Amino acid sequence: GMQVNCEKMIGPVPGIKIGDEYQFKAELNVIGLHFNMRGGIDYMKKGNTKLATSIVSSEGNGYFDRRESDVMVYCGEGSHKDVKVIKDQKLVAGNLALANSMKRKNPVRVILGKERSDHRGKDYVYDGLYMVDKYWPEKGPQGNIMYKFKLRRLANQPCS
Amino acid sequence: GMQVNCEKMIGPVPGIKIGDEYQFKAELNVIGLHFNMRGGIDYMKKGNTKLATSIVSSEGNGYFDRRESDVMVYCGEGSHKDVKVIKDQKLVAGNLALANSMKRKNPVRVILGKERSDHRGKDYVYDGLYMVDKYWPEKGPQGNIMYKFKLRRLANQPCS
DNA sequence: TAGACGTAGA
DNA sequence: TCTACGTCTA
Repeated sequence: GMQVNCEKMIGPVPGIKIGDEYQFKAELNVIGLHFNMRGGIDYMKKGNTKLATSIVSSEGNGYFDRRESDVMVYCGEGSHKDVKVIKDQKLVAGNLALANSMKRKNPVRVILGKERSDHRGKDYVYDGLYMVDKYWPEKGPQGNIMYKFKLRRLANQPCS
Repeated sequence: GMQVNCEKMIGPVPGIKIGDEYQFKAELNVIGLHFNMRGGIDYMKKGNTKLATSIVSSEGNGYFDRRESDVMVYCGEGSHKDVKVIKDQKLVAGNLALANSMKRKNPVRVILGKERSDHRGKDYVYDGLYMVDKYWPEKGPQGNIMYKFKLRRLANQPCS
């Protein structure tokens, strides 16, 4: 049967394993992996602190995340596309949540979005839990400040 | 069980009745009522002719469709919102398809999008088949040409 | 590439 | 109101 999960949570989502694949951001929403229908970073509030729950690293959006084995450098959100004016990214919202997740040593779910070969939409694959190792601001190609987040994948996670 | 219909067709969709309600445009897509994920007018090609299959009349988009009992005046698509320059609408794409549906006397499915009371998204209600009675260009509030389509609902359609 | 009656959240 | 790693079609 189809799994439905409405509760936003940090850490693994019951029943979801590495390699599980989905067709739409909306599906990620339904199963509870990622509730942000459009944004790449999803987060929740614990008390007064924003903490990241999941990120989507999606191909073909003008971002340039890097991945090598179990390490990923993820570009922060803000001022990149569909935006009238390119501005410096700020440590707010999702970016702040990722920074807080580092401090709190909270894991973050990672979903990889792969553009389909026919260029009609993307496939989204759950890639497991990562820890945020560090983050830093950096000048991007357009000269504006972008936050980078270095994430490291946890070992020994269940696969499909 | 959940109905899934991938085939784009003119006229009624089997199993769908007036009053049936949906939460997302994406659902309209899955059940086969309206395949245009964002656009208000969906159409298909028969030979070399574009013919309308369905329209969504959605509240809160800056359009100003009018409805009185079984008659609706629907605003054509093009150059209304999220657009850099407001231009005259043209009799192409969905607008052309509606015009052709009038000439061919083909029915058009109508879905009404109602903004939810909490302003979180819309509910979409199937309102049955309509015929296109006439269309005309008209100057809109911003001074640009907009096409208007007068549609009339067919009598004696099955309700939920 | 741009345009389309999207959708959620800050 | 605007932003957000959307999704489809022309």
